[in-house]
Amino acid sequence: MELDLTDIKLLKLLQEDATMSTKEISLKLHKSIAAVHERIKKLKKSGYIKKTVAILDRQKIGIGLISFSQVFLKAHTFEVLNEFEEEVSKFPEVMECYQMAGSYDFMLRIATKDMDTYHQFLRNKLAVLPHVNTVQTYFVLSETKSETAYHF
Amino acid sequence: MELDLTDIKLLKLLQEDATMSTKEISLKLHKSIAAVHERIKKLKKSGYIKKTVAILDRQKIGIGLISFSQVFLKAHTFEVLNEFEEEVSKFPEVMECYQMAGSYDFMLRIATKDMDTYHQFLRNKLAVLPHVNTVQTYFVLSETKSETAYHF
DNA sequence: GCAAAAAGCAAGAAATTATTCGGAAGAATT
DNA sequence: AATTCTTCCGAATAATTTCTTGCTTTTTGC
Repeated sequence: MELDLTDIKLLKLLQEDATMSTKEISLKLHKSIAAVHERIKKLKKSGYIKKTVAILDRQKIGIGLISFSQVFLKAHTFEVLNEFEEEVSKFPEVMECYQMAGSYDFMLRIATKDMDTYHQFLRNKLAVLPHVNTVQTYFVLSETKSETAYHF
Repeated sequence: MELDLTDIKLLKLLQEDATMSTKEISLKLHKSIAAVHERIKKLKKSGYIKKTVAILDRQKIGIGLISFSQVFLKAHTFEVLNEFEEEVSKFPEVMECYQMAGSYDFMLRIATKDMDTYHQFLRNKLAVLPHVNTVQTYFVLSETKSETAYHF
């Protein structure tokens, strides 16, 4: 499936605010309500729109600490990488997990209540995973920008 | 404003899927439609729900490269930090910007079409910002997990 | 170059959902 | 005990979504 200019505009709008009604969007895009509706349906079905979610204020819900952890593994075979990915993904504290090119193996973004909770997570969950060699953690002092919308 | 158990369940549901109708939610939470509606309204008004957005498939929309850049500044005065934050936040390629504790100053998550686009961004936009001393970039090979929902 | 097929769109009808309102029940405060 | 405050509910209605139909435009094959 190929996107035309209207699809792109539509995706960009929904990326910023998914609460807009089909009617509002139809006015902005100069299309009919039915046309917009069909396009959205198609974009969801074809996987361009993966999901629509509410973004919460993390401080307010008690997530006070964000940290980035660089994880080095002891080995780099297919099985080791796969097992680590599988296990680390199960932790609710791990918001993001990336395999990296360069000097370390994985980068994790970890969200916890506070430093103490992070400490428990590191000692009892992350560090005890098999194949983990070392973990280097950097803590976030302040969040300047945090976007979910891509510019394309 | 304090959250009760129903609020927390509600937020957790909306974090995973914000397309659910008030009726569906009311069935899951064993409350009336009106009660759920009022709670959502209140949670939005009080800022617990910051926004609701569509999450797109980044590969499909042509965002092929994610990278993390660690930025070191030349100075660390209030003005320098502020100016850097302000300028770097304007770049659409910068999805996230965090001031860090530890050995580097800022951590950026950068989304671009490909390596060439990243290169242009680095040379023409990021590296030429005033006060930037060095930039160290790590590229993402694969995305194992990417969540927007906090577990609280 | 023309006809058939396909895709896209607007308008309206039907189904569903969001929103508002009055009032009841319970908890907290005085 | 009275009062205020909050939360909740059901019902009414306002609005929106969703689907259908028919028309127009574009594409494809001959």
